[in-house]
Amino acid sequence: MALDIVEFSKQVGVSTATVSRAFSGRGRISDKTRERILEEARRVGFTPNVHASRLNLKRTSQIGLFYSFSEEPIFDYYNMELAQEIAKAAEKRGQALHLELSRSGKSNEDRLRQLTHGAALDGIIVVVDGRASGARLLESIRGCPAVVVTSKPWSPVGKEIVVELDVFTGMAEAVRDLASQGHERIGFIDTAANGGKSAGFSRIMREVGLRVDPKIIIEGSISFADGQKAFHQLAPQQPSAILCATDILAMGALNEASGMGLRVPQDISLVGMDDLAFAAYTTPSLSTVGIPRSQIAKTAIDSILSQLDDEESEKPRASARHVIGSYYVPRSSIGPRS
Amino acid sequence: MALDIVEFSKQVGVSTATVSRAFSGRGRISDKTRERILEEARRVGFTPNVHASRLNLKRTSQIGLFYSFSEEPIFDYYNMELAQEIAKAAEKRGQALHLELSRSGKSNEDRLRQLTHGAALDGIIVVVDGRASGARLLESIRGCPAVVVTSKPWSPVGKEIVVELDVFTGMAEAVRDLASQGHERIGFIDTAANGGKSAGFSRIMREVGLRVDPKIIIEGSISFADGQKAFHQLAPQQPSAILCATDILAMGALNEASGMGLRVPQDISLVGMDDLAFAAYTTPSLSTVGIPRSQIAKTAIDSILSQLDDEESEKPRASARHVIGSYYVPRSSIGPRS
DNA sequence: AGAAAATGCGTAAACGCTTACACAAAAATC
DNA sequence: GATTTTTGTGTAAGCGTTTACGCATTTTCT
Repeated sequence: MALDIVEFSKQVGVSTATVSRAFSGRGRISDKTRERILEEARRVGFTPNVHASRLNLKRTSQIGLFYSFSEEPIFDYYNMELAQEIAKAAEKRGQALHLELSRSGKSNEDRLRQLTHGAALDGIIVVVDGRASGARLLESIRGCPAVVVTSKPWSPVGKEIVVELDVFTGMAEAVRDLASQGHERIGFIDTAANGGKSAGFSRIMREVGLRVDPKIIIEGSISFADGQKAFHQLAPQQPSAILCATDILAMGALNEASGMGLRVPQDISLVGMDDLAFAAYTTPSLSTVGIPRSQIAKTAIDSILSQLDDEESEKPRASARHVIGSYYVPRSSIGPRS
Repeated sequence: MALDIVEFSKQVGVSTATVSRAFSGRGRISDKTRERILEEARRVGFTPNVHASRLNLKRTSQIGLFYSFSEEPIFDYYNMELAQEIAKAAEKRGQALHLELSRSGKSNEDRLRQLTHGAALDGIIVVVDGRASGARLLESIRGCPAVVVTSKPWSPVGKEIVVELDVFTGMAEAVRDLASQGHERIGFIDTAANGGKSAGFSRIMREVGLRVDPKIIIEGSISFADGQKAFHQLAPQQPSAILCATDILAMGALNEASGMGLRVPQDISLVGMDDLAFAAYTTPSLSTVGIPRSQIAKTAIDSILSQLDDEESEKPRASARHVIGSYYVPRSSIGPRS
């Protein structure tokens, strides 16, 4: 605190410029001087003030992560696992993660504006669950490199990069696997989040050549308890397999199956989605649709950094769209039709 | 970018001081002027640069969160849930979370020094799993307000505040509950993390008046698979109940029980620890030891903020220790001894 | 050996805000 | 109504770095 660069440089007997060069690695400086300075800094405990530095450089090495949801803030396991991957990817590229949990109301946008316009962030990753909330948020960003992570189709609002997850590639694999094991009557427990996935499910069923029975499609659930309830409703309709739009719903279903005295997978097959770490830990372990989280994370971070580079070399910015597929993870919650 | 405070203040027809006052809320300014300035700022899109501001204020409104582990970096569900609570608590107090995943080697300490000495952080929360790694890390912090979060006894290295979780209060409740349901022969699957909990387990057993049989205590496991393996080893010794040092281990045990044809809780009772969100979602749902995560988080954040206040009012800093107890969460994985 | 190029370092002007201090105008006091 | 107090605003000196530019000194080239 007491020790600033001018004090310190005097102690070492060089100019502030030289000290700055020693720390930044930029500019011309002899190896000998650099080492002497760094050594001395360690000895007396001098560390350059990051704010002064950032004020000059206009770089912060911080990337923001925003979760923007139309409904109440959801920071669930799914998002936590994603956040973790993003943090890892950021770190690998020398960036720190600035995690911002979405707050209620429109203060969200104000906050985002403050951070991006105020130059606190080098870039921003926004995870959205739907058009409405996301688009509004994006507008408050303007010049700052941004990427939108979504699992719904998203066409750019501005110059943002979009990283889009296609949950249906993995779902299709799952349905095909079920079909190959003799299942024809496949039910679906949909999620309320993100606009639901049942339209995609129906499309896939048709593509695979299976009949879609709306009676065994349940719309809009969220929680473990919803999964239980939905399964309870569905079971009397005698599907031989049920797909669930999230792993949590599948766990609820699994639980209710056991409560109703049905064995999984002997009596009924169950598939989740998201491949949360816990999906492998249920009994029986849950077949699910895996999400290449680390790839999503890496793509997002890399996109920001390359936008930053382009900015530096004055290249024009353009929006781009990366679509990343999901994949099927077979485990023991499915089996041949009984 | 193009618009700085002096440009902007000219446009509005006031001085930079007045603009600064309008944004910061500090200093004397008439309501009318403030509103006019804020309104105009919104119109033309002016946001104060945070770095310039922080350079002056020496406050960043950012709190760092470090995980320091002696072994390989573990950022598991347990830590994720804790991190989430800390992020929430920080946000509630107007602080942003700077999440730093621990990296390999000693670059960790360098990084920490850089952030704290470089004034990038208002305070730092270090989650440690043992004395050795933590103490070394703490030494690199010096003046910056720090709190250590731990589940092992920790005596201060410097002026840090320690928030200590006592996992044994909840464990004792669990053992007492088991005892009251007729269980006497209680096994224990210990964790390898954090130095283990079996000593505490034995103490509790003795306090409750139950015999400790070392043959049904298994030391040092980590993963789901370890839980399975440990249960497999333990079952032939016929304990009527098993405590597991983490929920993950308990899930492994639950799974293996089912694999061996044992019913939980009819044939054997099972208790986990940590109360991860998922513990409620197993079949049967897992009795466990709950951790007041939000209280830990709040205590940690509040400690930092109060250290900051004390610093401002020149009060002397002193170390302090908050011990927070855990509690028993009974669910359906336990029942009377058969 | 002399000219040209490269290297190492210092000086000083930014970077964009905050705030102590000064001062005029308005409000409160007697 | 004169004096004191309070309020609102401006001036300008920081905050602690970075880096363009300039000048020696050293190295390279012919």
